[in-house]
Amino acid sequence: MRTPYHPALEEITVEGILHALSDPVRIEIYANLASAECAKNCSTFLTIQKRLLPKSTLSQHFRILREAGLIRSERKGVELINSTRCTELNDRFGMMIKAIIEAYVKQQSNIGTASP
Amino acid sequence: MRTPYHPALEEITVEGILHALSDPVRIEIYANLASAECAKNCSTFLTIQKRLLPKSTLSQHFRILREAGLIRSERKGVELINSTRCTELNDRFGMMIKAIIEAYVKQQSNIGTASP
DNA sequence: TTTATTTGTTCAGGATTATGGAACTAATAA
DNA sequence: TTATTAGTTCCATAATCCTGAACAAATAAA
Repeated sequence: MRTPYHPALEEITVEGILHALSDPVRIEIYANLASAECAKNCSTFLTIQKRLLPKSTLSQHFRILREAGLIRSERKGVELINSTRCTELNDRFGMMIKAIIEAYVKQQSNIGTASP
Repeated sequence: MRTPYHPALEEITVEGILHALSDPVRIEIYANLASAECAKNCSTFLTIQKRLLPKSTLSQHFRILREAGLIRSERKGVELINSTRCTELNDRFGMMIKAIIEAYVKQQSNIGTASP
């Protein structure tokens, strides 16, 4: 298990990011990661454990997030420590990612709140 | 050829929008539509003509944009007039779509500008 | 050291989705 | 009518996605 591939900032594209976040599982993972980082002073992690999905599936989802440039995965013992690359990304993509996650969080908080 | 289906605002999701815009052809179409509207005082169109892709493919792309809630298509004679639903969408999704298109336009303007 | 456990990746298949040519529909023009 | 123009639908192929099974790598236990 070698260090996984991370694209350079110049290789990251808007389309790649949108594709990565267009999956319900992946945007949920990314939003959790982002909020965990906010809560924990920017050093955070999230492993594949406590899984509701098969681990091969989750492994693929993490790989797609990583190859889209959204997260960084570093090995620590047997685990992978995942964190967002939001600082770099905000530099390149402005408000985009923040706006996406805000809209997503708002949408999720409104579930079940619809009028009858 | 009946009036195509347009989802209600409540049916539109962040994931659906991201999926629709994660395709290079579709984000290009949407960005063109949005900029045409800006240039033309908010009444605009874009047909499938002058196509670089097969029309069946483009028809599918327009359908996906429409069903994601991003555009509205109205029949005028033999043509479809397409426009963005940005006013409604900004209400619901805040800066998200604007930020995506800004990042995309910036990215496209930087193509070929990379250092050697 | 071995052996077991834990974490994650890779592979292979079946399922799903995307692409685009051909045939079709609908509105207008000749 | 008959043509022309604009899009849609259908279908076969291609590409992608999902996941169980087998695998690899690091640690813990014997």
